[in-house]
Amino acid sequence: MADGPTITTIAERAGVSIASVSRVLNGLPTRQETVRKVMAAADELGYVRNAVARSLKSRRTHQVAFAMADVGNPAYLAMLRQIQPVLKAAGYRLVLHSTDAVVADEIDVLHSLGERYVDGLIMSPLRVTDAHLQMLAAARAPVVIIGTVPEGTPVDNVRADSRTGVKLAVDHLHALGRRRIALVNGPPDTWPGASRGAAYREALEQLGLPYDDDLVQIGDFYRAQGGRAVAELLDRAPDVDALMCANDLIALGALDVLRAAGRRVPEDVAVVGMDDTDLAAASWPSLSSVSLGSAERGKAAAELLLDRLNGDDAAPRVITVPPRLVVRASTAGETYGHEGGRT
Amino acid sequence: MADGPTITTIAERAGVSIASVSRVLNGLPTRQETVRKVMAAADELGYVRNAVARSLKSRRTHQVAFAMADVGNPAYLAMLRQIQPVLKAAGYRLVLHSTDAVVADEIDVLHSLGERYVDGLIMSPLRVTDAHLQMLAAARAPVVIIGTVPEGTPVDNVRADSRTGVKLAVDHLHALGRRRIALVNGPPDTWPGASRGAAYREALEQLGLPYDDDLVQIGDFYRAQGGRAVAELLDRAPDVDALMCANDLIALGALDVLRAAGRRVPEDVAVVGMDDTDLAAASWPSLSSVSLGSAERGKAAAELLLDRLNGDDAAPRVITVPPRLVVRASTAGETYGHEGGRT
DNA sequence: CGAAACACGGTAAACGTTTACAGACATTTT
DNA sequence: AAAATGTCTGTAAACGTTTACCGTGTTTCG
Repeated sequence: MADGPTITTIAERAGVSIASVSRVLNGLPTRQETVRKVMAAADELGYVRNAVARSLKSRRTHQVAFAMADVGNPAYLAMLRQIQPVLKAAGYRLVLHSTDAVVADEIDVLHSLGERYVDGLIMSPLRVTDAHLQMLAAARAPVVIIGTVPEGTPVDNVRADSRTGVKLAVDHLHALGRRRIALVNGPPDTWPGASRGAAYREALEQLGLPYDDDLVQIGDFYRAQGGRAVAELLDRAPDVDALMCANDLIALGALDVLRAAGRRVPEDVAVVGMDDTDLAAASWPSLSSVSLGSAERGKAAAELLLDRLNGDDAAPRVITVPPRLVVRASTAGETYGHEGGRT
Repeated sequence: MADGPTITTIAERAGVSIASVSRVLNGLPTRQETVRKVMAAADELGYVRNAVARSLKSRRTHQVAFAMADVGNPAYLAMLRQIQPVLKAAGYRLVLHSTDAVVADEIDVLHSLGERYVDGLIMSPLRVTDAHLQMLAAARAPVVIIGTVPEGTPVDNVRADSRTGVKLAVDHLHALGRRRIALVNGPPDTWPGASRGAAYREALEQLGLPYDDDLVQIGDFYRAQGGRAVAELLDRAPDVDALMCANDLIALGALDVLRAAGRRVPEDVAVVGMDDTDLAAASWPSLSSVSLGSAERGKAAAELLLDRLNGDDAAPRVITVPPRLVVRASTAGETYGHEGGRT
């Protein structure tokens, strides 16, 4: 790990000035002979450009940060998987921040943009507070938010459409003849929780179904809690014939509990999840799920940010990615295999 | 996004020299009055230290890179999830590289250490080639490899123990009375593929079971291919009564195909996966799986690297993480729910 | 053949920090 | 009262690049 060669070392060895070395290395027009000498010296010394010095002078780090709550969450993971290759192709490295949905951590990340260790930031906050908005207004580098920010916030914004997503699912269940459609939601003080709750209510209304408090159960966004929530729900409203779950993990919990309670899926109770994660296809019965386009949102965010990094300074843009219902065995029933291993 | 304040700006405003500003900002002993003036100026200006300039001078970036084949792979994800918080707690940022298991990309990453944009690297290569070893020998920053490198390679090394892992699984299947135990493996030219193949053979031998070529099927490490492999296997060896799958995705494919073929799991065919990913618990029937301790390996690697960054220059270390068999419905049978929704 | 145009490469400043060194002043010691 | 000590702060160099500017030597043209 001895100190590596610098352009000064090369300059001495090649018998030219550091300016010439730099020019050659950057492909600026230079006499053939000089190019040859410099290249030879660089090769012999195993020279590699120092990215830090380069960044200092050029004011470009070729790094972009992505900040989300938790890599373990498949929705964020899907974003990450799209963001990474887009950035890589454009020559940017990816700095990953996991904030555990702690607001202070997110604010920290925004603040740290001032350190200028990245050229831009993609952030997917669970909820957007006033502190967020303040920091966003003063951000020292371009930011793209995956989520929803108020009109007038000076950042690009890639949105999911939970409302339509929930409607797709509820309409689907209704079309299957279900009339006692329950909602198993996450905390209503998160953005997803709130919007999905409202969308459920709206969807019922449009279908002319009554809204029944007994059919709404709140837990968190995880499997065990989801299961517990469904257990309570079954107690309170035993005639439920469909579950709209606010994410796939909750739905998985629901499947566990329904199975234990002897309810058949989908014959007795149809189940729809949300986010269309890998788990949905892996579960048994496989889970119908509403994709909110995490992957597409990640890709769109990365592309928006790249535009900004290339100097685009048009007004902030808003992109909304349409949801998609993926029908599988937990609502369709008649497709391959729901009879299980009993042929 | 106007040019932010620098220590020069602060120095002017506070009426002191930049050296004093730097000293105050770094908490070096300074007169109270000066501290006050500098702090006031810094606050008013909303000053944030420039990380790039800092790194250039101090030769420390406080960044660490993690390079693996694919974030989508749950095993790597488990590592990442452990690595991230350890680094964060130590004040390091995480730069993520996804190499798609392309050797040239991995070499690139090693080469790029010369750019000095990170202080160290954790890498989990699918296979270790001569090119890797050369680069490792000349690496310009501390490297920890998650995987297996030959004796004498000058890097720390965190290993899984596939051999014991496979043995655990095969022994388990044998103890359940299975005698026609097949292996569904990935490509034998990858390290996992090769070692799991060898370990399977060895485990059979120790149990006094014959090795039967018909019982070994090779695909890749993904679900669809895994399914296809199992279909072929069932054709060739219809009397198979247990499947040892080289990872969970293959095992999921196996479950699909077994179900379609009308074989009951685990009554007719027991199935064991490997890596113990989230999918194993989510599938139906839930999947017994051998954990190779991805999470533990990630954590160990991060800690090893931090030691190096703190100046530890002892001889290269090797840590081996023991595997663990997690028994679920796909081999245990009698536990909750394997009767499916038929109560 | 002298001037103008040009190609090339060297000198030096800049990016924003940290830090060795020395100077200025106040305080203590002899 | 002079010398010695100590505390604080300013000057300047350094980290490794990029790049504006200028000088030199060659070519081209009137």
